Amino acid sequence: MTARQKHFEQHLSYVLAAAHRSVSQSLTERLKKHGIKIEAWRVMECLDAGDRLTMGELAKRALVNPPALSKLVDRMVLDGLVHRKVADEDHRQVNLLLTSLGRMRMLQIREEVDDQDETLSDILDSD
Amino acid sequence: MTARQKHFEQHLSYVLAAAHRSVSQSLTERLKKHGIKIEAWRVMECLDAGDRLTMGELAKRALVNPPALSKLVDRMVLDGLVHRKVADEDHRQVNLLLTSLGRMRMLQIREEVDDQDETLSDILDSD
DNA sequence: TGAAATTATTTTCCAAGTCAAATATTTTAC
DNA sequence: GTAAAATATTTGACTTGGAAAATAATTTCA
Repeated sequence: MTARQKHFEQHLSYVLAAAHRSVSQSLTERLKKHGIKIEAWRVMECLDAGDRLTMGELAKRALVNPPALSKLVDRMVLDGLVHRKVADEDHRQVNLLLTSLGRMRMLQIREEVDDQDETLSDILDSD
Repeated sequence: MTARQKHFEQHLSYVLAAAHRSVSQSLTERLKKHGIKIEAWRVMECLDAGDRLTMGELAKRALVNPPALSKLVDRMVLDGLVHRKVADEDHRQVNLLLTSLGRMRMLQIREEVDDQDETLSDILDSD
């Protein structure tokens, strides 16, 4: 059977890239007033949700590669949002912890993200 | 009415980022044997599909910001995949054109992407 | 036990992206 | 017609990301 020729804009990778780009851009714009990047927000949410996360676990959940995470965490430590602690059981591992400033900032940012999500859901529902 | 509390992994921006990351990673892996990045493939497909695209139009369709596109095109010119031509009507604009090498390479790469798309569609259909 | 293999994280070096400014051209409005 | 505003693209300075190597700790197993 002959498949109907696809326009390349219909490829899954294109559709996902376009959707991701659009949502990321508007969220990035909103997060600017909080002085934070999307990835840093994801890191903070992961730390709030998960228990005693190591850098490795965090990298998977926050969707950031290990070297990029390591550098992102350096910046977040400078900003006082998180701090590193060598894991008790395995000294190769590092547990990352939210500071109280970090937790406070996360809660503020969460409202912003929830708000954007509602806005987008409304738009999508009426498609 | 009280909304049920969302886990942050259910946020649209997270779901999209995860999906995009996963699809991009596997496609990037496939494109390695062709020595090309996803964005460069998108540029070539846009050029093949669209008529006399300017850098500005191309930036929108290929999902790349203008400065990044300008630099990406520099590299693609070095690789002999495309060439720039000042637009006839408006000399501020630049039309980008596929070379015959570029077109040939695009066709090969398209097969790879079509193949990945079918694989992924099959997986998604049986979800 | 202790040398070799494995694992977790970070670092280094380089490639690629961003924001804002620079350049070049065209359009607008007197 | 021409000065000012607007538009398209590129450049430059700086930041961030990736692959592979380096470091540090743990596990394996003879």
